[in-house]
Amino acid sequence: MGPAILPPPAATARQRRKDARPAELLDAALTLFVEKGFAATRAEEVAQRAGVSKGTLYLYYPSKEDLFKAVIAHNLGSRIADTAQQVQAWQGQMGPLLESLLVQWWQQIYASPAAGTFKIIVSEVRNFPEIADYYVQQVIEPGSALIGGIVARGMASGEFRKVDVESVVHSLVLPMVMLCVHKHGMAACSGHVIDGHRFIAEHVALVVRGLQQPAQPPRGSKPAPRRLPRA
Amino acid sequence: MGPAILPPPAATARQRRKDARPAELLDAALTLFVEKGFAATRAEEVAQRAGVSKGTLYLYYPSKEDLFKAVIAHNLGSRIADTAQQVQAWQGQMGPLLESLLVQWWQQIYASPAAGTFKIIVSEVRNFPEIADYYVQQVIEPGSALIGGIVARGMASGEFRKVDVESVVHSLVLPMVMLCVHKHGMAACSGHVIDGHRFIAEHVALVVRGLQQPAQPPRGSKPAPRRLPRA
Amino acid sequence: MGPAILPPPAATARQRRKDARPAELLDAALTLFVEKGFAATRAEEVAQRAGVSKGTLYLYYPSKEDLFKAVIAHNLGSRIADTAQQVQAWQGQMGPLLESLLVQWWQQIYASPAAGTFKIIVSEVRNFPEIADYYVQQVIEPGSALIGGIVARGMASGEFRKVDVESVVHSLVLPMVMLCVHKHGMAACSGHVIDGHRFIAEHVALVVRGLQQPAQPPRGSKPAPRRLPRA
Amino acid sequence: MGPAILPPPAATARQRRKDARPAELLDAALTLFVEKGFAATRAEEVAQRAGVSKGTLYLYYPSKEDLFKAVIAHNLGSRIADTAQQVQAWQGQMGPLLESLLVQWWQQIYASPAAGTFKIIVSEVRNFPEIADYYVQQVIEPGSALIGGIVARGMASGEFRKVDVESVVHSLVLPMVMLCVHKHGMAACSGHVIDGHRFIAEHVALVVRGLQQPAQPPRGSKPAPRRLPRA
DNA sequence: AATGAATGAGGGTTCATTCAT
DNA sequence: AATGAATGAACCCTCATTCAT
Repeated sequence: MGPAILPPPAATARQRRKDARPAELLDAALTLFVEKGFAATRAEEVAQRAGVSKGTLYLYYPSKEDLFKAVIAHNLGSRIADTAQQVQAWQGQMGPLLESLLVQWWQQIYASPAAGTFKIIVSEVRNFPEIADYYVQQVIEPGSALIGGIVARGMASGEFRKVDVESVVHSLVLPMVMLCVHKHGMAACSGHVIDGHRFIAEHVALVVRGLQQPAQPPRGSKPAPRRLPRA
Repeated sequence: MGPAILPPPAATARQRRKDARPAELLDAALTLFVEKGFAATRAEEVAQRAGVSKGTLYLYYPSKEDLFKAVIAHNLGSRIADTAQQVQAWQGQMGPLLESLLVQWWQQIYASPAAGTFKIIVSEVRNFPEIADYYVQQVIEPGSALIGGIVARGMASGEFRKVDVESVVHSLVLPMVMLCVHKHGMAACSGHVIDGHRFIAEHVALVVRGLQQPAQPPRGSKPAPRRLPRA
Repeated sequence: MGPAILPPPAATARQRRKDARPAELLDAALTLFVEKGFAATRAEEVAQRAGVSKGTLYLYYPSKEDLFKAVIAHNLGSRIADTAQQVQAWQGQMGPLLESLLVQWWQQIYASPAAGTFKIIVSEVRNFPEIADYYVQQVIEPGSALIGGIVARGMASGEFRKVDVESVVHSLVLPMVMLCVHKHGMAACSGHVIDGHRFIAEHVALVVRGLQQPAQPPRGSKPAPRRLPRA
Repeated sequence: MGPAILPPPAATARQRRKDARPAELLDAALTLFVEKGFAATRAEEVAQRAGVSKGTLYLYYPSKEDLFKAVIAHNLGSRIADTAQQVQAWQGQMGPLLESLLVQWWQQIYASPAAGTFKIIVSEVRNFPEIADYYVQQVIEPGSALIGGIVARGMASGEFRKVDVESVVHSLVLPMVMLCVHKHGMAACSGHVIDGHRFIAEHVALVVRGLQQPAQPPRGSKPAPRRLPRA
């Protein structure tokens, strides 16, 4: 047998480093893509921020474009499936479910790197149409199904008025996405900051209230017919 | 009599061309900036799309960056002041005012080039912090004041519940801004399209309903007739 | 016969202008070429400085390069022939002739546009070799012949020591040219100005003195041995 | 024994190349700037002449203008201080010192790349006023002090006539500077070449002779009357 | 594996020149 | 004749990518 002690528990520090590389690069890239956009971010900057050299970046990702796609993929893994199950199990009313679910959910996303991901998707989809499909499939569809499902259940049970489900989903979700985009855009470079946590809670409550049946319209009172104004 | 001695209509074909140029360039630039982003748009592309040569672009705007700022300025001239006067004059209830006003206003914006402007602002603010201030000043502040004012009047008169005005403004507006962004982002390159006009109408109605006092459960109360302001 | 009074003494102001154009353009061009060099001077600047439009410049000179050559030609017409005749007629000693001639001559040149011409020739010959021949022919050759002739006469008469005529000519002339170059170069943008008038007078006197026979070396006095230091 | 374990001589071919680059680039740039001037020289030409690609040039100098300044700085490092010491130590007469010193010194300069530097300084100062100060400080002032010092010593000791020291310095130096300029201007593109080495020697000798006291003019010799010709 | 020197295509900008008015 | 809008070749500089070490 060769010397027992050699090789030393070699390459540990380095090894650990090496394993972490892809994630470090992705983080660095995310930050920069969010801040400056894809085209305005230089590959070398990403490498620098990740503490490696330009060449190393290309060891892990064959091109800047591949790096970009990897960033998207890495930050879009939705845990919607888990949530969906919890929802299934829920027995109470849909209003409170909606409120608690969206508020919690959003608080997680808003604080996480995913928030930035929304911004780059919004900014860059048209240059990378592949990510559109991916995003629709991974985020929009399951998300819409989940929330839309709750709304539909509420309508079915009489808790909610009859409304267009898709519109309601958008009413609920679009401001949340917009807030993420705002956080990494306007809010990051001007005094115009929005208190996202407070707003979302109020927003969801407001919409849910708008959804709910009027408080037991006492006998015979039927709600005023809503005719839409023509613009 | 022969032609008068007066100088010709002063509008030679050339002159007419020259006067139209800035707007043509701005339009071309807007389209491309919205589509590809600032950094990924080549100055020559803009020129080409406007039907002129690269050099001509620089006759009108001293740099690509200046062109960009001009695009923003050109598309952000808010006509909020006009609207504000109409609002002052309104005598009826705030709910209908809000609906009619926002629906008309936003459907216009949504269909106009201004919708694209939201996308580039969102995508590029961090690279052009000056536009943040400009946007806050030109759009956010007057817009918030206008809408917030209506909400506050509704609360004061008892028509609306007591809520945080700023939050309501955001509830109303953020989804619509996001809709514009979506239109020029995701929707432009995937099947995921939202019917904006419908959504806007439904969204505003939903939020307004959420704002309103629970329908006076007392006897015989009939809701105020909803008369519509003409924009 | 047509109307006698018409056309009026037309186009006088304009005509005068038009006749003066070429010279005005050449002056403007000279100034700018001297200041910034040929390549760094824009055709439009020249036009502007001459008070006409870019297009007009091209009416008079078919290209920037032609303009340049015209500038040189315009400012290099030497009046050496005249001077040469005067010199022929001179009867006295050559030393004083040299002094008075060069000082007067140089004072004229130094103050005139010709001084600037030296600078551009120096700076641009290698890009316009044609002007080299022209300059040699128009300036160097007649100038050298004139001055060299005087030196040679002085040597022949015993007034001057036997020396290399060409070297002496250069000793006399190079500082004068250099002073012109300096005036329009270094001196124009730093405090380092040379009082040309004073210098030239002293310089010529010094050189002439160096040329003169030692004042009758009295018998037996032998000059100090000249040993050279090693550097 | 096999090769030592020590890291290789640290001078890989690559490294050696890299170290040499700045000087190679500077040399190429000097040649071209002297030949064509700053504005007419393309950055790529410089790179090509140095055997590298356009991009590489920018790895070493951040802009063409910086390259230009580096060329000046690199070629203007005066070794005047060294010379000054030698001069201090000299015990003999100033005439011979001046001759030997200037001849050797200037013949060196004349033959070296520094000669070209004079040409570009002359041609480009007005576009780069900073170099004026640098040149005055690095070259003119120490040079004048050195030569002027010698002249002054000669005057103090009675070896030289009383004259204006600054003028003499100019008489000595200006023709030599002009010679350098000529070498890289006119002489480089026409038959009009000056034998620089010969001229320098003769020029200095001539001026020194002009400086020296007349060899004891024996009594009764009266100077020729100086009558002035009118030009 | 990691580095960073080198490359060169690409894009912003300038400006000599043309030409319709 | 005079103008100045328009053109597009040319040039400076950047940066994604390669590759010798």
